[in-house]
Amino acid sequence: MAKNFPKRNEDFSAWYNELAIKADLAQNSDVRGCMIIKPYGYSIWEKMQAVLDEKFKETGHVNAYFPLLIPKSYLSKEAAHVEGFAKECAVVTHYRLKNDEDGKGVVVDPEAKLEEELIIRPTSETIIWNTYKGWIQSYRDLPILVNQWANVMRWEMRTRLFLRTSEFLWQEGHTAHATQEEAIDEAKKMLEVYADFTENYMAMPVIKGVKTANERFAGAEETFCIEALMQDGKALQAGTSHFLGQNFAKAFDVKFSDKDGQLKHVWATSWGVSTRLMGGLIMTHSDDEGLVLPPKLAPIQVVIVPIFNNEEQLNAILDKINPIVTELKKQGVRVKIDDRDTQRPGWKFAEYEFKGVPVRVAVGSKDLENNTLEIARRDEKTKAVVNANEALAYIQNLLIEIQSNLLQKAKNRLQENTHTVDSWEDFEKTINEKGGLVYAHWDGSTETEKLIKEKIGATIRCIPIGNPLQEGKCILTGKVSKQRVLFAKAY
RNA sequence: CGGGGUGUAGCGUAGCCCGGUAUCGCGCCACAUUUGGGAUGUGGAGGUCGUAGGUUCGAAUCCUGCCACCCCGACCA
Repeated sequence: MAKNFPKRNEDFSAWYNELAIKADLAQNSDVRGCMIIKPYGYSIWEKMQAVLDEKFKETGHVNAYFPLLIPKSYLSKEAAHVEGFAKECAVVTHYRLKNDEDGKGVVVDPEAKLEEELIIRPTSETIIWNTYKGWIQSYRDLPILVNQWANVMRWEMRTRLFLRTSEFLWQEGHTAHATQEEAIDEAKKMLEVYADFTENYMAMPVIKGVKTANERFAGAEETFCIEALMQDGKALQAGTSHFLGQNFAKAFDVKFSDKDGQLKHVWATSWGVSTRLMGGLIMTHSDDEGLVLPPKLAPIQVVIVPIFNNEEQLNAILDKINPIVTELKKQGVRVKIDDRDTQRPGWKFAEYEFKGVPVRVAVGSKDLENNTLEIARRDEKTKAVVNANEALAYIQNLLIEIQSNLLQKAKNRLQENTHTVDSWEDFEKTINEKGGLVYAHWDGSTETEKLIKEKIGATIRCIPIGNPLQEGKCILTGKVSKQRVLFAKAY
């Protein structure tokens, strides 16, 4: 299987795609631009969901669910928002099918046309704000801190497994606050939650920043984001958190009586991460042998492969490892024993490597004689023969070690691929030849930003939070610049 | 929506120019030998050749319509 698997640096796209399919994460579906997430891939997503959900709860949020279909009129209430999403919406126009009279099978019944079309949500701001209107009267009703786990649909022209699919799974938090400060704090807080998650669970370091006006979410006053760097030198927007100001409150007429007796519009935020994170996970750690999963998110952390010729041998091996397995499970380690006799050991080794299982334990007759286990780590592809009595502690340490090693390697790569340039020539050369993240001066205008994008395809990923102010000249126009901003080619 | 291309077994393909009932590899099934890094041998199953029509004694092959998908551009979490 792995023999025809493309190498990472030759054609990164092909490599990525093959990997996602062969590691059993997902497959393309017959439905345009939609993917099928397979059980193994979905179990990783579930793990991500569980961790994020707990973090949301810790920060005071609760879950709710809103409808998939949004009346067209809702969408048009916030001008910038429609503008941003209008071009990629799937629309429900009819509610009934019938058998075709000419025998062409099932057709849409023209009689069943909807009075008002329904939009399949590209995001839920509008329907949620239409609902919040009924929930909010007083400052005592605030804040509202609600999250929703859902699917959304954006009719993208070009799709790619996990990174950009027509339908994707995500969470979207929608909060309402009495004051501007509180809303801004909320947006920033959730950005921190995301950054903490990507670094400490996905082992994917990110740059936290603010989007330029041009890259801002449709309807937001300020968009905060986390940007990660992939192995091919392209940036990936891994999560966003928006301060929506009073835009949606005004569009949906959501007002409350404040302590001072005044009627005021509420302040809003929204924030989300999606199955795109799965794409980030794949592109951050995987190698030519397949997926590499950080232990904290791996559905299987340790796989045990017994090597046996007959049932007697298998039983002897199982007797040996069962106490260790029981103890590992008790410690909360996710262990799997693969004692199938339908596949050979070499096949299993390759298979679990492909699926990114962090630790593999092989046990055969040699080990029974010597009271040892062969323990292999996926991240460094090294093996060690360990005394069976010490295996438990060894494996526990190894899982921790792998988690931190992956983060360290990704951090090093981020650092090595971050460049600072001062001239257009350098900029062009760096973007085109090295890739990666490039700090450069920018005059602050949207026209310049667009022109740069047109010229070499790089965009401003963000203005990093805590970015030092320093006088300089815009790399393109030579006009005055207050600070360097972060450029990259992006997914 | 513009420009280009492709539809043949679960997957990847040959055959098409020059018409005669479909090739090869992977995978799948059975048996045997194997089993510490993706085994080998033998045998076997699996096909409306995208679809509808036309030309022809005969169409995967030639012609026409339709459908689907892919690539390049505009768009994008």
